[in-house]
Amino acid sequence: MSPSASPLQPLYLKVKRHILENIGSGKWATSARVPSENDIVKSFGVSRMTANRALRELRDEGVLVRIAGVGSFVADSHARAHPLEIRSIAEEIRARGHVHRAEIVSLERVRAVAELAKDFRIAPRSELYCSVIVHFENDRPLQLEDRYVLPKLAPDYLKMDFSRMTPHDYLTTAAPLQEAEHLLRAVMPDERTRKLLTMKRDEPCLLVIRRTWTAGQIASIAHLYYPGSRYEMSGRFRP
Amino acid sequence: MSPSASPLQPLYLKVKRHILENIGSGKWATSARVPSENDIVKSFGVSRMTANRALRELRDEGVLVRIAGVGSFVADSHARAHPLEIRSIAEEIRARGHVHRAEIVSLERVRAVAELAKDFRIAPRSELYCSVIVHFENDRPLQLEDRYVLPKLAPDYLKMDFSRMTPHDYLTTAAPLQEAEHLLRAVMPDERTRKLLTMKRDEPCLLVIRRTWTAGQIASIAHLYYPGSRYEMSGRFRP
DNA sequence: TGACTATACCTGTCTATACAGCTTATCCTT
DNA sequence: AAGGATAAGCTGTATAGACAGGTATAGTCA
Repeated sequence: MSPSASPLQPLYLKVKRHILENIGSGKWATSARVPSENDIVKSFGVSRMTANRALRELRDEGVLVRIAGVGSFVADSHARAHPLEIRSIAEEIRARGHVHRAEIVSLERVRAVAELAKDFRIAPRSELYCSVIVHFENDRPLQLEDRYVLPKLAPDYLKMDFSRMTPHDYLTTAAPLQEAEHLLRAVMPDERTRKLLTMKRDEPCLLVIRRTWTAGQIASIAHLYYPGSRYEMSGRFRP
Repeated sequence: MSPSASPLQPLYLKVKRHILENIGSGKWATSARVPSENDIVKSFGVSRMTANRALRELRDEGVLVRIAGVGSFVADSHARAHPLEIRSIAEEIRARGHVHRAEIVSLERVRAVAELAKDFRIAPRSELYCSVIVHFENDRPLQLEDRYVLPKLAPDYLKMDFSRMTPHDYLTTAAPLQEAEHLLRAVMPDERTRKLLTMKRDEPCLLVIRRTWTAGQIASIAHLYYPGSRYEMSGRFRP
């Protein structure tokens, strides 16, 4: 069979996305059966190897459980709750009994530079949505959120009012969050960041780079800057 | 080609293991080129799909970096750690295939100041053991470990040779680790810390404050300073 | 010399087919 | 009715071949 009409995205990703959407929408509940490889061969017109790759990767990612001779099933998503949670900053502030407020610095479409394009696996100079938001806790700036989003996965991003709903909250409703990665660094802020967070000179930032995956591709990359003197992350756990 | 002699383990795992062994042993250093898919086809007598699967999975696992049209290379396993993992720094460095060395700055008994006494739930001015150690990765300082230990739980602490065994390793053998807490901050190092870590002026530190519990009480409090430019913590997880 | 082109090599993807091993249900025999 | 063989359906692995597109280099032309 010839490579079909739209080679814009690999076929195995199409299959993965289709399955993730059905799980995300609740159509296929936990432990429900998902189509077998041969079902996918018929319905998508792909080869079994392609169907196998989609299902195998979803199994590797913990989305599915596969039993040879039986079938593939939606995995129990509660089984492996990770202690490193990702919570909306607004929720976190409110949980401390404080007042959250957000100021939108900018919200626009931009062209992806080479590095970003590579991360998002899109062509250089493709369109990305970009938001810069300062989050306040009791009127003191606590986080500068510098975020890039894949337009395809959040088409209404630029129309949102992020002073009412954080990008994180919007994205979790718009696209099923599949995986996330945190990178933690200590850095000196540039002048813009320092001013937006009203930090003293010579005060470092805690930088959290959060990348979130949806359907096997990066949906959003956020750089979260916290004033070193006002924020710390903590985790308590048993080895 | 017929499925070869030993189907004891899948062929793609054989290939993966072979590559991992060469990286682990240091034979293939960081950013060194690894055999291309076609090289593997020739040397292992497998199909390119099998070679592709091995290399692709290693890339997905972060072991390799692959560039279409160029080749596959050993990924830069730079200094990073999981924020919720407590591993000996020595182990972490050796896992990257690098050389660990420790220099003991001081090792002595001290009297607990009020704040420390409170944490350890002991009387102020009680005795505590204190060690200050610089850990090197390939002769470059990576961590300043500033640690207080409860004498009762590690009576031999002052007699140990911590250039041979890290305090963490000793403590886990001496006292069963029950629970741990990590606090992450970005701070500017004081002059002593900056010099011991040979850091440039105006470079921040990532500070990890680790408190470990044994038998319901704090056994040890460690302040771990990392140069911001040389270290990062990362965690990848599913929500 | 500088710009363009052809080429070789690399990864990324996809197809079509095959065989193995596991599980379940069915049918047939005892 | 109990037991065993059989077939169907599933995953796991592997092969050979194909095309597309990126990248580096050598060689050619102006």
